[in-house]
Formats: sequence, structure tokens, C-alpha cells
Amino acid sequence: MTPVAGRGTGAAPRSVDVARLAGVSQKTVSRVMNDEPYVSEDVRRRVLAAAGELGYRSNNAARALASGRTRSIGVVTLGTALYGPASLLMGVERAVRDTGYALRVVNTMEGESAGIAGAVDSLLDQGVDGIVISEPIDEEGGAELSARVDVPVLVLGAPPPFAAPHVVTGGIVSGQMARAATEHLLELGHTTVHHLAGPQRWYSARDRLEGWRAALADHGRAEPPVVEGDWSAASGYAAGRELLADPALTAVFAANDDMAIGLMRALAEGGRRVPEDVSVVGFDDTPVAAYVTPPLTTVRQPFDAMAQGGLKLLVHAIENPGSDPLPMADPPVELVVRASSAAPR
Amino acid sequence: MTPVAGRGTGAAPRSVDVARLAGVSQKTVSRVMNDEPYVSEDVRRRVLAAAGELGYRSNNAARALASGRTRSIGVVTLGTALYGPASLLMGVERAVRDTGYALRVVNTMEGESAGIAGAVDSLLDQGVDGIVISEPIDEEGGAELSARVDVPVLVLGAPPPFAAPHVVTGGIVSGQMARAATEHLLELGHTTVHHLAGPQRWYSARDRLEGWRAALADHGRAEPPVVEGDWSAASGYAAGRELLADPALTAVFAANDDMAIGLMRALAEGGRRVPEDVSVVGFDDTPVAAYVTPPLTTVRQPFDAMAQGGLKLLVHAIENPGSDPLPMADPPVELVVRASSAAPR
DNA sequence: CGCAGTCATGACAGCGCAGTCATAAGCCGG
DNA sequence: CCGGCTTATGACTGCGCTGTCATGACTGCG
Repeated sequence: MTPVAGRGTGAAPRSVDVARLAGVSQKTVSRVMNDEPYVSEDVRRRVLAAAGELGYRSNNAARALASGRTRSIGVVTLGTALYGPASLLMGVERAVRDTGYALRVVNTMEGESAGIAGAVDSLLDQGVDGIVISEPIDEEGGAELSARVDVPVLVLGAPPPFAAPHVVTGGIVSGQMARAATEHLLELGHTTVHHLAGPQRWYSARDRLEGWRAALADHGRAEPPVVEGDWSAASGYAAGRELLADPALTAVFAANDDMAIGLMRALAEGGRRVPEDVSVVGFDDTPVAAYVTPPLTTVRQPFDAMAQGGLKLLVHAIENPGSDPLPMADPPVELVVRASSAAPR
Repeated sequence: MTPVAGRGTGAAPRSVDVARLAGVSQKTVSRVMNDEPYVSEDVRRRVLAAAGELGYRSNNAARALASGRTRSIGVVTLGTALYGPASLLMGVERAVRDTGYALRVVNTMEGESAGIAGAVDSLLDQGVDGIVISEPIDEEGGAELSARVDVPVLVLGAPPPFAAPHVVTGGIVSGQMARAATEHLLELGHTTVHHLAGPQRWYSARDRLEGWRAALADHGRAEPPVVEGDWSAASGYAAGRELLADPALTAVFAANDDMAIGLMRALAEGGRRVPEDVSVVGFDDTPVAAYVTPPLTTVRQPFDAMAQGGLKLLVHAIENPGSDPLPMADPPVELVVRASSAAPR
């Protein structure tokens, strides 16, 4: 009368069930599942066959409880569909997959009560083995947070927002490329370059501002007033309407492509031709950048490479606690010159 | 000599430690942490104070093991930064947060070996309580997959790709809006409307194709040959170069905004003015759609509402097993008319 | 005042794994 | 041919929590 397994048919099989079927101990099943050494080929095969037959899948909670590791990495995202952050997140997903870890995601909406600290906290609650903070924005709470973080943290695309024990930084210095973009415009012969900045709570926006500033300083050029947007094309458009007031305007470096597109629309409406009257350079190389009118000169960021490289560091830190952090090679960033930038006049 | 807790200072506090400090049983701590009834206010306060003092956070793995529920929901994404899928993912993240569940993410790259089935499988391995499949694409393997799925599944933005036990569908019928977009062009006076379709492995692309087709059929119009892209502006551009060959071309409905933008560029290069010679309508209302030249008429999808509504269904299915699925109200979709569409001539 | 019913709490077991240690078998060299 | 090694396996335990049940205190009511 008793069914084979002795439990209701609905219940998921456990390692003991597999063990029984394969005629081995539960521990041996565990060994096979974890690719531990000291298992004979014969036994391994029998266990795998039994597992397959029963449709066994090991219980993650039990495994995490017993081993103290969850084999998962948490990501803090910004909760926007902006091309940069979204691409970085996708890169992280792809890269995490390769490492064998699972991915947990929480997002922190800008202006939300808890912010990054809250997001990190909820990841710690979930018991992740490591944390990725992607494109952090500036906020308070970093100090108290760092005390509670007891797993390695990877900060992607910007300097770490807080000084926690095991923080590594991966990813590019986007300031460097902002500098290159600005220099591109100067070398075309523009007297100076205006900057349409991103929201300054974002490290990456500040980075780009500083890169632009450094380029102007290097070349001994006057620094025009900065106009700040919020990354959106709408804000770029609004900024463009402001900039139209300046008859001397000949070149603008925008902190991302969306703002550059909004800016170009405002310029067009104001009767300024791009690039004949005003050159525009963006940042990100979004998929549409090459197809707007005119095609946008911009900076392409290697999101996948950043994520992959950074995760390698993180996994190293997780699996070799106490060891020195791996060095991070800055992945290649590229200035893509298109029709929106040209010599003045 | 023995320190207070009797364990190394590095070890995370457990509920027994809290219990000891608060002078109650471990079970009572568990009661407080889970907001169970039958705990006096006094005890509750003492326990919370003790937990705060020790920096206690409950161990998720142990909780999951004991309760059999992980309190987490898995999402299958497409691994692209395309505006639609990325927005939907963000919407899901936001919505999940409100439900109190944690989010695990896996993505299936198009053309990858395992595909959706593999992604779902890995989520099941992780032991999620429910699964969200966002924008599924067409593929085999659905049948065998459905046998293994033992948690509720929500399919967002398209019909379910497989017949699993507990599948609910949430989200809009984008075909309906494709129809509205096409009708908008017909009502402007265009004799017929071309369609620049998305990749037909995507349900949403097929939906839009069918909506377009239905609109033409309703109005008794000839159906021009379909051009298929891959969602990218580049593919829209390529399609545009093909469409230029047709001198009778006066209106195109593109399955997303990026392709519409590429298309408009090709039209511009071919000397066809938008909207004077050719009207273009897109789909998605990406943030730049309003700022390209000319501003793009398009269809705005309420990603947040779709995700929120869908997740409500999913959580209901998780927490009330066996009950009838909740009805899903289609969230409002909106045709945004801008300058890229106008009457012919 | 006594009994049933609510409320508040604790003791205990067990969730399904992995870690530790014990054990047995094979293998080698002196 | 025996002591010491490597290899292969199992018994047992415990990870930190939740579920079940028992227990006692307190309540109201006939």
C-alpha cells in the first residue's frame, strides 16, 4: 500500500529519496551534487540516474542554511529604464550567470525614503554573498550603512559611495571620456565647449562634468556656465532653449545622448543648424544615436565588459576572503564621431 | 571569560540570542518577527529592543527551509536594454517591492541554448514562489517545461508560451493598440499603411502585426508587403531603404519607436519628407520620441500599471492556491499624436 | 465559585541539506 | 606481510528558523 517514496506524490523529492533509489547514503548524493572528490564513477552515475528519474532538484534553502552561503549576488539598481543603467544591469545579469551565482535585484528610486542604504539592507536581509551597486547616486546614510555590510561590495561606474570593508570598484572612469569628448570639440576649432550636465547627485554626472572642466582648463579656455538636466530628452530640450540665448554658442557636450537629442531639437527650433552652427556631442551611444538627425557624435561605454570585469573582482573577493582585490583593467571606451560635430562656421 | 553570547563576536546573532537577551523563548522572537498574533505589547517591545541592540536579522535560508516558502519571485527577462523590456522589468521591480517579496532575475538571451525553459528551470532551482515571464519569445520546449513548473506563473505582455498549471496573463493586448495606430493613419486619409514589423519570434511583434492587419481588413484596404526588423534603429533604417523603392508609400506603422527613428532617417536620406510625403507612427513612446525630428506619433504603454496589475494576480495565486485567478483589468494604453503623422499630400 | 473559552507563552521536533569524523577497502614500500 | 597512506563511503549532527502542541493565566458567565 505504501508508495515507493513513502511521502505524498506531490512532495518534491529530497536527497534521501535519491539516495535510497541509488542505494547510497544521503551524504553521497550531496557529494555528487556538489562535484566533490572521492566519489567513484559508478556511484556518480547511479546517483545522477536516480536524481534524473525522480526529477530531484536540491533545496536551495537547506543548502544555504547548512553551508552558510546563498550563492547569490544582490544588485542595487536605480529603477529607471535609462539606457545606461539598464544596459549596465543587463550586463550584470549576463555576467552573473557565468559565475554560477543567482541574482537578486532591488531598486532604489531616486528620492525614495530608504535609498541605497535601504536597498543594501534588504539585500543583506535576503542573505546575499555579495552586492553590486550600479551607478550609485549621492546620498547620506553611507556611514552607518558601512557598519552593517559584511559581504564584498562592487561599485560599478563610479567611486564607492561609502567606505565599507570589502569594497572594490570596477568600471571606467567616465570623466576621462568626457575629457576626450570635450577635447574632440576643441580640436575641431571651437573656442570653448558648453556642458549640458546630468543631475549632480549622480557620480557619473559629476565625473563627466569634471572631465569636461579638466579639458577646458588644460587648453586654457573659459568655462561657460553649466546647464544641468535630469538625463531626459525633455530636460535637454529645456536646456537647449536656455542655451539659445547665447549667440556665441558653437559646441555643446551633453552628459548623455537623450539630453543631446532634446538639445538638438531645441537648437533646430531656434534656427541653429547642427553641426554648421552648433556642434553637439553626447554620451552613451544609445541605439538610436546613429539614426537621429544629424547622427550623433557620442561616447560608447562597454557596459558588458564593465559588468564582467567588475563581477570577476567581486566573485574573487567572495571566494577568497581576506585576499587582495584583483586589479581591474579599465575596459575600452570609444569616441564615436558622427555628423553632429564639425569645425565651427 | 566567556563573552555574553557565547559565540565568537563575528557570528551573526540568531533568534536565540535575541530571546536570551529579551528574556523570552526563541519561539516568541519568531512570533514578533513575523507579526503573529498573541504577543503582548510589553514582550513585543522587549524583543524588538533586544533585536535592535544585537543587530539581529532573521536568517532567510532557515526561514525558507522551515516554512517551505522563499518569499521571492523570479523574473525571466530577455537580457536586452530595449526600452520596452527594460521598462517592464523596472515596473516589475517596483511592483514586487510593494508585495513584500524579493526578486530574483535570470535572463534568456535570444538564440541561447536553454532559452526560456532553462531560465524558468534555474528559477525553480532557486526555489521561487512565483515566476514572471516578461515579453516571452517563441520557442520550443514549452511542453516539457510545463510539467516541472509547480508555482504560479505570470506572463506579461503576451499570451502564455506554454500551458502550465497556474498560468495567469496580465497586461495589455498590444494588438489592439496597433490597430488603433493603423486606424489613426487611415483616418488621416492614407489609402493604406505599411508595416515595419518586429521580429516575429516575439509575441508582441506578432500581436502588433495582427492588429495592423485587422485594421486594414476592417477598412477593406490592400495589405502591402510587411518588412521585418529586429527592433533596432539600424534595422529600421535598412527597412526604410527598402521601402523607398515604393513610390506609393505614404504611411508606415513601425512596431517600435527605435525602428521608426531609423526609418525616418532613411526616408530623410531618400528625400521623402515626414510627414508631408510619408507619415510615420511608432510604438512605445520612448523618452526621446517627442524630441526627434519630427516628433514621433506613437503608442504609450503603461508598463508600471501592467506590472503592478499582473503582480497582484500572481501574488494572489501564490497566497491563495487553488483559488480562481483574479480578473485583470487592461490598463489604459494611449495613442500619442505628434508631428510625424499627417494627412497625405 | 467553577468551568469553558480566550490569550500568551514555551518545549520540542523537524525542514533538507553540508560538515565532521569514523570506517573500510585498496595500495604501496621496506 | 605489516604499518601507513590514499580513496570511497556512511553515520551523525547541526545550520536557524517555523509549526504543532502543551501549558498556564486570565476572562466571563451561569
